[in-house]
Amino acid sequence: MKLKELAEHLGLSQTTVSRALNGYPEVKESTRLMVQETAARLGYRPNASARRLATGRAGAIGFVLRGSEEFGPHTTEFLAGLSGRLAEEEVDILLTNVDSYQEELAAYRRAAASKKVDAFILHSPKLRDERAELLHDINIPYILHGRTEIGRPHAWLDIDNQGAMERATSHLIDLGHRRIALINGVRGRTFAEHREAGFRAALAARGLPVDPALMANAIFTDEVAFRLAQTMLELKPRPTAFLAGSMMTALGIFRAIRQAGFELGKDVSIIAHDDVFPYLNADNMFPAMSTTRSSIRAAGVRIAELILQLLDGKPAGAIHELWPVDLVLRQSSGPPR
Amino acid sequence: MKLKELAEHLGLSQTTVSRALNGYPEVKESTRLMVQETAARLGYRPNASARRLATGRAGAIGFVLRGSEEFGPHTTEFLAGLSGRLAEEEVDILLTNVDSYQEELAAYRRAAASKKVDAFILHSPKLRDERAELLHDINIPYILHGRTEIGRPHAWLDIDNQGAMERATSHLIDLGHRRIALINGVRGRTFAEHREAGFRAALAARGLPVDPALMANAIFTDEVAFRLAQTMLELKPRPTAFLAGSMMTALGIFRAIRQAGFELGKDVSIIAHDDVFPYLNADNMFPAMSTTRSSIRAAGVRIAELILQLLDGKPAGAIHELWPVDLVLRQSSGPPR
DNA sequence: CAAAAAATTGAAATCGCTTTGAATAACGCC
DNA sequence: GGCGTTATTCAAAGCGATTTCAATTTTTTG
Repeated sequence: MKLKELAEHLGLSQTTVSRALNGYPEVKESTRLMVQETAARLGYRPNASARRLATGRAGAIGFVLRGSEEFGPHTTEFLAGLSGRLAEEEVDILLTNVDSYQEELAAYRRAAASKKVDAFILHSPKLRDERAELLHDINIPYILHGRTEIGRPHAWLDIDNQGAMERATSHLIDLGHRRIALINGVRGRTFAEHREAGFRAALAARGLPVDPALMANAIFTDEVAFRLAQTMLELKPRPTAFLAGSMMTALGIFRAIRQAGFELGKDVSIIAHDDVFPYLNADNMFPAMSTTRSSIRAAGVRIAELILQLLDGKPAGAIHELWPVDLVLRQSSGPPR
Repeated sequence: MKLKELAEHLGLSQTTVSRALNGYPEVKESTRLMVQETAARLGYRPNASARRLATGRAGAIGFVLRGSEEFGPHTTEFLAGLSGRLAEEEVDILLTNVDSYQEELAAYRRAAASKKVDAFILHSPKLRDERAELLHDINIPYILHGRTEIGRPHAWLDIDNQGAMERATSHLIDLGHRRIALINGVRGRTFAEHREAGFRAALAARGLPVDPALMANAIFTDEVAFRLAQTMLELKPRPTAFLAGSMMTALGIFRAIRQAGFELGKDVSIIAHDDVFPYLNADNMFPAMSTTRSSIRAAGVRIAELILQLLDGKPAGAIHELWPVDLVLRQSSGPPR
């Protein structure tokens, strides 16, 4: 069923039918209703490619994944929020997987040149993100989940990682901890750097030293965290508290603490960052986990809204939101013995 | 940069340029090279919408998520494999999120009618899957990850859930367990039903009774599993072994066992199904987890290949693969005390 | 009631590519 | 050298929508 056939069936021109379906004002109300009713009854749907070609809009936004290991729980949650909101506007998400940095830049260029997407979403940016610079140069709208410093205005949404970490660290210090370990995300990512900054700021405010042996940067898996925590627990004096970059990290630390024969929340405390995964609930861990909490899914929803605004013509420089982060104290954090 | 401009720049017709770029034989080798080199140099890429309109192929396959809670680790891993392989062929993945059953069927109809995708991938099918029937009726290619019984030939790839569960259960019985609990996936899904069948078959083969109190169906989250396991551990006599439908489920059971004061792998054994998540390694859990193992990511890769075959004209009825499942024994399973 | 204005409809151009059918160029053979 | 083949190239016709511009009808107004 194509437009032409629908028009013939209705005894109208394609022009009028197209207008009626797209809600243009210059079509009589009665015909509009008639057209819409008939189209719905016959199950007519405009051919997406034809419409895209004619309008010049792709009706899709791009999301590039760097290596499939990035396709983890964080990305998933974020995408869930994003795609839910975009679907309401009939905007598609175009997923692209790349294995190397070369490929990644090429992927942006390709998608842009072939007009497959109207805009991109960049996630986990670095402090100075080349991808953002590239998109700026080839003049394609984009929004960052996170922040970067490229000296040009751009749209972004980020959570207050620095503030969150500063509060969590201060809290541990208040409880009496003096040897606090930080198992952070990979070096170079803005969120990880911001968290480290918050960590250092809190220590500095109390005049506590920064021990490099108690700081690590790694991907967020329980396995890696397990090993790192194990090593740190063998130090003398050992850390009495851990700050974990993610819930997966926290699971690994949990395991290391137990295996070393320490009691969680008593001998060793943990505060982890919780992106609110529906299948991994901090409240239901044992012991319940103290967290800095911010729903990454909610961020996805909001970014969808912001990108729609961007495509509606709102200037990129006018789009930015910094979300505060909750500090939720539960049983995994307490005073040291 | 569009085809017309490129053609003018080259002093050739659009026809020839198009053919040269798409590798048609009726263009002189020297011109082909010249055209390809120039196109690459100028960064020309055909407009995707235009090409799709002209060829009638969408260059994308559809993947519908039922409710965002389905957007979990399993889906993620699968998609990672799928999209990696499809990207090599420049085929996109179109993700759609739906919240209700109504919406879901509508989503298939919409995507099909608007020609946004060439084929669909169905996952977690039910024993008799209406989605498959719908796609069959509207005559759109599709492949199932899993199996269903709709009385018509269709393409599928599945793992041997029944066999895996039967072996795992038999092994526990061999170790001496008599009270074995099964925390399975949601009722109605083929994979969950197959696993239950395997479980029952193993028990029946030894003449052991099936205790409904030791069987549960639920989503794969540690929280839910924790509660279910907790309840079961209060039974008298309590189960001495658990079979877990997923690693998340296993984490919840771990927690319940520890909280109840039992020792893992000694007082209570676990064998879990492991879909091989890179961030949750059975080998590195404490104690290391015994599993039935099959990489869901590898399945995604393979399904990508199968769907390409399907689009190439291979009959759906000729496409099906049943993968065997490894049984990997580690420390979480042992003889009962 | 005629003229002007507003509302409604339609024919045809357009988006950027692929592909058909025709035209031209190059080649092989006697 | 002439002619039938074969190899290359091109002009133009789609693909299925949107949109411009013009035409027609209806309504308003003097």
